[in-house]
Amino acid sequence: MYNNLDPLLHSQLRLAVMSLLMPVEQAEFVWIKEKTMASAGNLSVQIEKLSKAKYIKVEKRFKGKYPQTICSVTDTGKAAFEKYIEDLKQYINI
Amino acid sequence: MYNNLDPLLHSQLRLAVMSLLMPVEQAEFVWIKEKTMASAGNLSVQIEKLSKAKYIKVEKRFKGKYPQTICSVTDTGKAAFEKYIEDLKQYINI
DNA sequence: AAATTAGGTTTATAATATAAACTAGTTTAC
DNA sequence: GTAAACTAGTTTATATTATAAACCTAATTT
Repeated sequence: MYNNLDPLLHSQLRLAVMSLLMPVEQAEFVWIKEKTMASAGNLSVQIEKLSKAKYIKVEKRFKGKYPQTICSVTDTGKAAFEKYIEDLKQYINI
Repeated sequence: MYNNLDPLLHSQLRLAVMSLLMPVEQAEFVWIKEKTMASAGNLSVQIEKLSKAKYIKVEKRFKGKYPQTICSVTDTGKAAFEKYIEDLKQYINI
């Protein structure tokens, strides 16, 4: 009973990021920022954490002359997200 | 999209406490401690927070010669818990 | 050419969770 | 009968985390 909730996912912003990335192939930093309404700084930190854990893959390109950061969820990330949901179900009965 | 998750409930231990209290009329501190496998100190702090927010009611008695702390969820707490679940659903699709 | 905007990162601070240490009393073993 | 260990917690200190403020580089606008 009450498995530990993956602390990397049990964070409002990181959970929102993963939630946004799950159904898409990839997404831009700016788009994630708009959707989550997070500050760029906060988002940058949280994306770095997800990236270090290999939950997401981060690619840096240029879109015209501007830098662009593209994120996508990895298989590890997908599995962790789904495990998190399963674990959560012990806490809230859905 | 992405409502803020009540920070009082978006905490593993406090969520577990609420989850335990939701279906019962009341519960002892010691029972909650066993079920959650939390340390007494941590549990004491989290119960105090839930209590200050009026999410739970805390009564102190004696059980024989030993002190006993009884907790129960309030209507405010029930509503907050249910709102939290609804908000969560935006993040994870269940 | 100065000010503003785009797209971020780094660093400092505020908030939170957790464990260690403590309180107050009780029971058990010597 | 007293020291050791246990019950049932609380308080305080520390570690972790989240968040925002400040910063950076380059591009664009006025």
